[in-house]
Amino acid sequence: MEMESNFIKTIMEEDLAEGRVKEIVTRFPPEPNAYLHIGHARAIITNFELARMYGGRTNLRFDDTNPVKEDVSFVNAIKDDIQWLGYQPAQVVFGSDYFEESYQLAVRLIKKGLAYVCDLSAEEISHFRGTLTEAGKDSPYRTRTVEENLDLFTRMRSGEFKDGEKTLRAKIDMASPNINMRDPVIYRILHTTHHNTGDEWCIYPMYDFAHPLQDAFEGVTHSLCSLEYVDHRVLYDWFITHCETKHVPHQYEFGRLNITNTIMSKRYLKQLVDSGVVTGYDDPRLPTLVGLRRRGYTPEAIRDFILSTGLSRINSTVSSEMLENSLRNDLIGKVGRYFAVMDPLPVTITNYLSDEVEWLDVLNNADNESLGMRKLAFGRHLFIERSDFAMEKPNKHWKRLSMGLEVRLIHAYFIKCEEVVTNPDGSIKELRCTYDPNTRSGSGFTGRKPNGNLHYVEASTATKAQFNLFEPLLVDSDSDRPLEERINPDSWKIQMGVAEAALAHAKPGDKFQFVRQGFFATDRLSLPGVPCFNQTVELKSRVK
RNA sequence: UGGGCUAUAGCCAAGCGGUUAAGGCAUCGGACUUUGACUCCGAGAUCGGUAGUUCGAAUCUACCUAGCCCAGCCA
Repeated sequence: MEMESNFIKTIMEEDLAEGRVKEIVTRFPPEPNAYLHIGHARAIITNFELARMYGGRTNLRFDDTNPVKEDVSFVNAIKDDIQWLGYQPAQVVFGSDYFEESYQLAVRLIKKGLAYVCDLSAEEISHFRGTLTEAGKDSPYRTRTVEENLDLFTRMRSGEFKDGEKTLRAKIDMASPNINMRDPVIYRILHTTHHNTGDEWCIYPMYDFAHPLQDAFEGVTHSLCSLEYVDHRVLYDWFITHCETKHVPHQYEFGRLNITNTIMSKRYLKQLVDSGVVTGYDDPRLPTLVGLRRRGYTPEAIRDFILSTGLSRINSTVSSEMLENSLRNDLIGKVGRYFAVMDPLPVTITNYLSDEVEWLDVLNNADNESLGMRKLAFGRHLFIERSDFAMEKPNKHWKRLSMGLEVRLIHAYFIKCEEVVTNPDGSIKELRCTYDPNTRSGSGFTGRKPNGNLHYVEASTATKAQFNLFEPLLVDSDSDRPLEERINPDSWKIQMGVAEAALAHAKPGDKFQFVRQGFFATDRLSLPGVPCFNQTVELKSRVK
């Protein structure tokens, strides 16, 4: 699938056609202070796909201008995620690589009389800024001379002042209706060790100042960001203009992506992990890239989903069914179809006299023969799904087993239920069935139509297995309610069952379709001999 | 009268003055089926509202309404 038409694509094509840019250069600029989630995947995919489409390039740039919040551990995690998604940055850079250049441009601003050192405290700056409806007031330090500002800024850099004692501010317009233009702080003092530059610096540039310059240094042509930066665009352009960068990048904003019943906020994700509601950032119920990966999602499915939801200047909330649809579409032809019984009901085939099992040759995926074949056991003692049997046919749509009815065990034989053995409490203990040797799959038998097709597992060759069954972590999408009230208590259910022999040694990450149940991925905590499968997504079902 | 952004079907989203207003998801019919899966057929909107401009408007203009964002030395 290719990216469909959207406003940014249109802008790029026009820029190229009219010669405003020679090539498309984009960047993905995460702050290394959190794990990436599917919302970030949209930014990654959008930036990389757009550049690729026009033969351009995309940089990965860690936006690390705030040492108190950032950490190297996230740098590696983010690199891994991007690689997993299948993208290769043209360059991997850090905002901190440009600290010296940014500093020099701040000096240029001071020399042009467009920046000044301010002694106001954070609280005072806030008061002087005014409100949404009232203009702000000029700082008393706004009129310092260029010489004085240069001297003070140099001393800020050399560490002469304490945190918060002074800031460097752009001199723009304290009465601007756009609050971002009311003399924004562009450098603050932070005596903190930076993960990349160590103790070399004690002043750090603010995002609004650093980001446009970084874009300019890298030759970024289209700097994409989310809608909340719309109001910052004039500031972005102001810095580019007044710092006189050689290259002139432009900022374009698009809406954020939300998914129903899904937590995307950094804060809530952290809250869930810290409170132990989930097991960690790679919990399979989380929309983090590591979580989705563990759950069994594929990069192809995520890419397809992002591309199919499009891009616009609206913050959208897409139905999670759309994501699941992309997932199934990708997995369906790609993984083998195996048998697993989650809630086993013993079945004895009374007319199968041998104690030996027979091994049937079956195609792993009838729609994709390149996935090969395997052996599937059939014998006297089997398990079927408890929910696939009812004493009496409950309705005319029932396509499973009942007393006296005949069904096909897929890949094997027709069986007919002759007798039900019950426990003293009335629950069903075992089914006694007969099979018809003439109905073997592949034999060409067309004499009768079975009442349905069931999966099964042969008992003596089965492996025990754990199935992790998931439901959405949240019960609703009403973000106004407190998070604690929205947690779904049944979001992770553990089910012990059986699986066919071929699954006994599934390796972590291996993906399967369990016929009639859904797609599953072997968990990283899976044990040899007792595999553990994460439910990736259910099959779509329509019971009429 | 702070400023900015947005408004096309239940959810996304094409459309850029002349089209029966793409497509996907979801939903509902039906066919097919050794997965109640897949696949295949069929079904839905006059474009937030009003008034204009025009031979012609979802596309242009004005006004209105609704929603979202902005007062970090966060990004």
